[in-house]
Amino acid sequence: MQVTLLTLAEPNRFSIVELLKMGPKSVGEIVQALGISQPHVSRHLRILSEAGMVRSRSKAQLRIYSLEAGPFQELDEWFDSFSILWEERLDNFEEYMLDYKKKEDS
Amino acid sequence: MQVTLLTLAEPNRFSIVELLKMGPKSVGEIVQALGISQPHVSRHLRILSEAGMVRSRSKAQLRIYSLEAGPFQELDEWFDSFSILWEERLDNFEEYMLDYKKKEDS
DNA sequence: ATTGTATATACATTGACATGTATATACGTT
DNA sequence: AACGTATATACATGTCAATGTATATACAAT
Repeated sequence: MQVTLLTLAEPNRFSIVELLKMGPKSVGEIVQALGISQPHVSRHLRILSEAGMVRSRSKAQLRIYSLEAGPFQELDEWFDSFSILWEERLDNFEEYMLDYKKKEDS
Repeated sequence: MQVTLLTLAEPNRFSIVELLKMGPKSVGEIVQALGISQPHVSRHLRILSEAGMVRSRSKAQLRIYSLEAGPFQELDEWFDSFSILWEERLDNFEEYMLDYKKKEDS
């Protein structure tokens, strides 16, 4: 999870991921779409690959990259667990002060 | 969104966030729970604060930090948009090859 | 075999950021 | 006012990772 976050935090890789969300793309297509140098795209793809976020398949000299579900699903679930934040009714600060008072009393 | 990811990518801040998910905490409580030096906790909290991910309220000398929903909700929605990855039936690679063939023909 | 196209790797340089440590500020208590 | 506790800031240092650039590999076509 840590690795996935770190990998996504880099803006170019974020862009690559958003592009691949549309569907698989070859390296050249990514280079053209994003205007990043080819070596850098390859390097970012390598990092994404090592993070398990993409896979590549060969078609002649082309390498077609596509997203892998796993890490995204994992983070999706993690962020879901924060939904208490915007669904919770009782203000957390009030709750904290209640606990605080309790400790003072004891 | 970029900022939120970058902020979360740092392991100590990730830990702080997980801790605050349990409820508001003072700086001292965070220091004790995570075993990070106080200046570093304060600094990480500052970064989290600037990212809009936490807010603090004062109780005497204490600063009580709590999570702010916004950025988490935003990322939750973003990751939701990837659910096509694990719900999609048609293999994306096949799809790509179909498009590829189409371009060759034209 | 030679050439062209597509992609990957290697390496040096730079910049950003986490960490360690010292110190400042804020507030309460006596 | 003086001291203790809680928290924030400042600054120097080291590390890691992104970038620029050159080059290597893989495959296809002629």
